[in-house]
Amino acid sequence: MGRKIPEATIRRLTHYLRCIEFIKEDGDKIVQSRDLATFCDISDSLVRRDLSYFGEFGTKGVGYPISKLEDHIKKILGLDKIKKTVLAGVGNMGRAILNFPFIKNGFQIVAAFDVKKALIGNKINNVPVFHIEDIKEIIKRHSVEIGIIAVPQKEAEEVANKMIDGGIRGILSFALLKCPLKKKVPIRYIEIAAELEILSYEIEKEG
Amino acid sequence: MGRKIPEATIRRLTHYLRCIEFIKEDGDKIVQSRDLATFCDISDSLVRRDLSYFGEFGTKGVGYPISKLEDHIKKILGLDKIKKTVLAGVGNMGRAILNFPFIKNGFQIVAAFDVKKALIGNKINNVPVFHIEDIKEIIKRHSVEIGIIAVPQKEAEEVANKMIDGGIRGILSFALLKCPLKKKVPIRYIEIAAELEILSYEIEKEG
DNA sequence: TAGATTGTTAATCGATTAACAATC
DNA sequence: TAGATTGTTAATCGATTAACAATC
Repeated sequence: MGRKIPEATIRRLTHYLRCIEFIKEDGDKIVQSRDLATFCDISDSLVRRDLSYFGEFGTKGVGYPISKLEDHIKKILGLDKIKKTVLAGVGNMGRAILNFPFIKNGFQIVAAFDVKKALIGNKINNVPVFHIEDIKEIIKRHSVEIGIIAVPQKEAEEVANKMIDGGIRGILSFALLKCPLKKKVPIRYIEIAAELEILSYEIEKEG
Repeated sequence: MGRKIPEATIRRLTHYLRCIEFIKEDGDKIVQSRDLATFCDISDSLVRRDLSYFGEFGTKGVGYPISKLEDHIKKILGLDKIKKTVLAGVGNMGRAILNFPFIKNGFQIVAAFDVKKALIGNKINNVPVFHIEDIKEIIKRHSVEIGIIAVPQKEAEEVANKMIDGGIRGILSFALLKCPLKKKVPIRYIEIAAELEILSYEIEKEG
């Protein structure tokens, strides 16, 4: 129960959740470290190590009660309360985001933003689209915690700073934010090109 | 110059490429490990360590010649030759993929696939759309190396196996492929929900 | 040459694994 | 109880860092 928790552990917690979602469909009540390990293609002792950072959730000789484990992992990840989210950029990627059922994961997209007049005032998958100029005020008014950036590269940094002005607490971005931002908040990236490049390396390596 | 190269090193090579793309605009001819380190927010010795796995590209007392370094990194990643790519799934995510300029990264999308009659026969961003039933044959005919899966979860595994039947060498998937596939090929995932969940954890941690 | 940065080694740090006592 | 799996510790493994010799 040390204090510093590896990021790899946090990522695996999300994979354990995915596993739990699948096996809940089978109606099972218990899951064992070996089940989670097989699903994630890792060792069972790593599963137990990961979970033990946060407490004792299992029963010796039996396993982990599924719904209790699920609740605990969600609590650890802060998913026990719905997180209000906004989306900047209503292009194809933005539309894809709006049509994913992220609410199942605990993320409610309360508003989307763009600069295109034709989009503003519409609703997409029940999410209203506003002009990007309003983003700061709407983040403030609704206490939005997470901002997703799906605008073109050259607008991304300005949008990030507008989100930060509004008091956003974390950013998920499809575009690289290379300048120093007004305030330090957690930022994560979706790097599709990088993943393709790593895949290319792995293919070449295989010969 | 050991043999086992950390995946983290490979990922950072892609970040070095991004850095090089930016600084090439400034017309510089030399980049130093410190420049790359600052861009990537890591230590300069890690940059040199990463590069030294693959040879000696720099000049002591001076730095790395930018275009030589770029060529070497691209070669390492297998990006010196254009990689033919197909896309399965022409929904919003698929369209977003088709409209990204991945050709700049060395990936040429030669065909897209879907099951919707209305889409088949069209071109999107100059990429022809075929019925998913044709994917195996087209992968074979064009020696396509990479497949991108952007279809709904429940169709993803079938599509993956069709790609493998065609002889695909690597897969980038937006959907989780949990079953054992017909043949082992490198698979990478874009996990948007997981990234949001990790972000949630980081936000909660900050208090 | 003097000043600089690379390439590399050894030391450090951190994450995973193996093993097993605890216990249901 | 006997059989099983968890939780945890110590050992191992691997990646990062600091430092500096090499050298442009």
